Amino acid sequence: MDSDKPCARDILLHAALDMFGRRGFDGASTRAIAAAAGMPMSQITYHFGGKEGLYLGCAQMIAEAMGRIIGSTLVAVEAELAAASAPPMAARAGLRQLLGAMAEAMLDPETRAFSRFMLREQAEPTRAFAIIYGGAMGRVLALLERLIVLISGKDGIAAKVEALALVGQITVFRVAQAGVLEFTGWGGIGPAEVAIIRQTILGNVDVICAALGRSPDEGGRQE
Amino acid sequence: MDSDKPCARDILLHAALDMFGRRGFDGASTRAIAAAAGMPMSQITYHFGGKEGLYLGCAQMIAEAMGRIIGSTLVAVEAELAAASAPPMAARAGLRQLLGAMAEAMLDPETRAFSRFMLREQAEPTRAFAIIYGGAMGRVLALLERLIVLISGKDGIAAKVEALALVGQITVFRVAQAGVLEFTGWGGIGPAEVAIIRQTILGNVDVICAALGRSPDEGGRQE
DNA sequence: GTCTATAGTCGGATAGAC
DNA sequence: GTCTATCCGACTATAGAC
Repeated sequence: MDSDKPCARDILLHAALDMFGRRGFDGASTRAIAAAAGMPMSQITYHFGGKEGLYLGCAQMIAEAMGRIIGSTLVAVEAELAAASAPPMAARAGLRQLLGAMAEAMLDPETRAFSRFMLREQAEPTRAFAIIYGGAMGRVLALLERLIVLISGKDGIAAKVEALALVGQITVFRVAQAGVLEFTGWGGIGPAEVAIIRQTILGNVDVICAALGRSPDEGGRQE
Repeated sequence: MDSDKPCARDILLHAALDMFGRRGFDGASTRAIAAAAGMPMSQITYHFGGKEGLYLGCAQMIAEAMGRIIGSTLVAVEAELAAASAPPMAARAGLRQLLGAMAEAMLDPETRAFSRFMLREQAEPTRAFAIIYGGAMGRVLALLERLIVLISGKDGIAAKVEALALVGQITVFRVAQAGVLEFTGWGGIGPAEVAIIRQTILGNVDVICAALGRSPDEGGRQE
């Protein structure tokens, strides 16, 4: 919000993000955060006014970082969409591009800490959730919806649900991490694993898109 | 594990599951849990030996309850599969049946508390995770994998990743609840919402299955 | 700006009456 | 088995030296 010096403030934010993500707001003590940052606890009071200010600062940091990570893809897809002569075709390419970028964002070690923090906010939202959602998250979902509407002609709510289902195919690998590793036998999720995930999901997206395109007003069938 | 009387032990477990799910292990105080259960804190010591024992008791409770909720569908699908003359066809029906049951499990208010608890264990597993995974979760994933292998002929790891992606389409509506409600404008996820979710997901499953069946050795294509 | 020292609160565990 | 009373440690916040 102010300057961009490699300040003690930033060290504190990084340590806090990690601790809050791992242990939650109550579980992470200001003492432990300050110790991890290599400075006394009172620095938190000085820079953020208290524990809650530090927490909200983390949310702000996540919103900004997510914008940096996915923002370029976001504007690229939006631009291609605006310039396209055949929007449905461009939308399919855009959908692949956007979901592929989201899958690859899992490789960024920074985003692991984000996930943990955001997950807690999803389950029990505080003021921090609005900060995060108001950043890149809301924009990604809105663009996904727009793409799906263009591809399928589904109405608003159906397109939204479809968008969330697609996102779920990716996020599950972050969110259910312990289960994923146990089930697959993987030691972690690195480039090789993301390649498999990406290929599987984009394959699914392709066939879903094809089916959506074929039957514009009714994507599924009932039991 | 022992008897099934409507004991104070069970009241304590229910209150604890809710508190631990909402606030996490550190955030939930034994005082608050005991107060919600309407009994003094020392009852926790008496019945569970301490806070950690109570926490593990919750995990045990979740594993048993999940077995009760999804177990019948699990054995039904397994039985139909064993008796089927055309396994790939039976597998497709079984996949629809299993995922449909999982989607509808979201309607059970009890499972909301489970989700919150399990989510924390997924992000930062403790000994409780093994208890939960060793229950219904592992069996569901194993069956999903088997079904997908039958349908697609994919090899082990590809089938596992596909299974997880399918599960993700459902779980995202629980896990990213705050984002889902904000994005859709829903006030909550009730029967009407689950019907939409279920229809969308089963529609996706159908087209994915059809595509998997057509190209047994290669489900996706690369960028 | 950065640190140390301290105040005040709340947590989990336990002892012991009933 | 169930309750009350108490101990001790850990926490956040703050005052004030440098």
